[in-house]
Amino acid sequence: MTEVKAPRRRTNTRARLLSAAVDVFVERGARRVTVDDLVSAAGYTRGAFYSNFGSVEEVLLEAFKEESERLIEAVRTAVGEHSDADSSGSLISAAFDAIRPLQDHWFVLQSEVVLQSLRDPDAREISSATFTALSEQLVEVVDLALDRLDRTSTMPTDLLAQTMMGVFLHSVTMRTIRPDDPRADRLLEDALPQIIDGLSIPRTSA
Amino acid sequence: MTEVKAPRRRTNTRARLLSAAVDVFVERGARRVTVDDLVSAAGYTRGAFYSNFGSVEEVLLEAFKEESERLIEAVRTAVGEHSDADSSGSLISAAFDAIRPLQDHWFVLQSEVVLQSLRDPDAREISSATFTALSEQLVEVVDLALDRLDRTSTMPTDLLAQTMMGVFLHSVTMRTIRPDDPRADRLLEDALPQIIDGLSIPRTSA
DNA sequence: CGCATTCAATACAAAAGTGTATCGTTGGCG
DNA sequence: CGCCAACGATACACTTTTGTATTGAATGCG
Repeated sequence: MTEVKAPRRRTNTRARLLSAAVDVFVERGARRVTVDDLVSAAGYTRGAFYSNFGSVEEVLLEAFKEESERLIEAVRTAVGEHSDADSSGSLISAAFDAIRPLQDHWFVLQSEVVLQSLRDPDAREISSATFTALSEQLVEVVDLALDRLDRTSTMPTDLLAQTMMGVFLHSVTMRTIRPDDPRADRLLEDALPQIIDGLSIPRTSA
Repeated sequence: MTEVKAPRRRTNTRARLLSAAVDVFVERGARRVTVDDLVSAAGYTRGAFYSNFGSVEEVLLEAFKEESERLIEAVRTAVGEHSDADSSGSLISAAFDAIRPLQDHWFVLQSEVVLQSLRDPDAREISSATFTALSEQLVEVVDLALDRLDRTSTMPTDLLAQTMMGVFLHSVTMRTIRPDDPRADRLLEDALPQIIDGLSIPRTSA
């Protein structure tokens, strides 16, 4: 996309900084992350940071963009490759199994980015693009999933997609607060399939 | 509750600090809020702060607790007093109208608290109590709402309540990122009534 | 093969924030 | 009415973090 400039660069410092940044943001709850935290996690010193980025915020927004792309890609392939696509539950389980390794990281970055965007118009502009791309691709995936289930949504697909996203986010939130509360999992495993069944109808019976 | 100690105190410094703190957290996106920010917003100096609180975190958790109580109370009275309780849409609209003035503040505090709890076990313990109380009261309100609608949930009420909470949260998130995107509102006004209708059945027809 | 340029390390000056120590003031209570 | 304990203001020492300036090293290119 915007990677027109990536000239020689000893190895790929920028990429390694970004990759390490994700972990740092998660570990520290994405608050009070300093430049030193980022560079020492990646094995560099502050000089490397300032020759690649302008601020910690910039790294956060970039890291969120990358993680979002990774997340949606995981969902897409999980839905696309799932063979036993008879029940909503089975397909949803497969999808959420696929993103489980990514979801906590993504959730933290997402939360921080939203908060950041709340008071910084520049951040909002940048993150808005990421969120828009994510929404659009999510709609595509939901469409694909409905295809495979032979069902049709009774509301616009984008609303169904957003509904699922909301339930998913709240489930991760609950697990963050109370890791032992089983409701977080039941929300995904029990409630979500019911929601989809309730908001869509079989195609073949039409 | 835990307000056993509130001896003489010139006026009620603690309360005024807390009240001002909510606005400060929201304005600054609840990041990088300093002690000076808090006291100057409330018209005090740092001395007043440290004789009432131990840290900014403590204020955040306390403020979130208060705002949560305010929020659930607003929903409860809105659902309880709503007279024209025939359709899901009408009742839901009334409920969300009631919390509209509170939702943005509450959302910011909630997000920050979740993030805080992610890496600070003490914070998690405290916020966990607030979230538990909120969940329980929300279930009561949803039960009340179903009563008034003469419907019965097809899944455990607590799951329905969490589902609604997730959709609500995601709607606020979307409005934060893209204030002009109409989907945030459609999620509440269109999708949510459909979800409820899809996940509950009329009582009288049983 | 050497040159020019870019990248990353290091050192540093400045800013911002924290927590504490001290002191004057206030208001409840005998 | 006066005492004293709690309250809040002020000042300060200390820590953390930032951004920049400078320097040494490595790499693509002629």
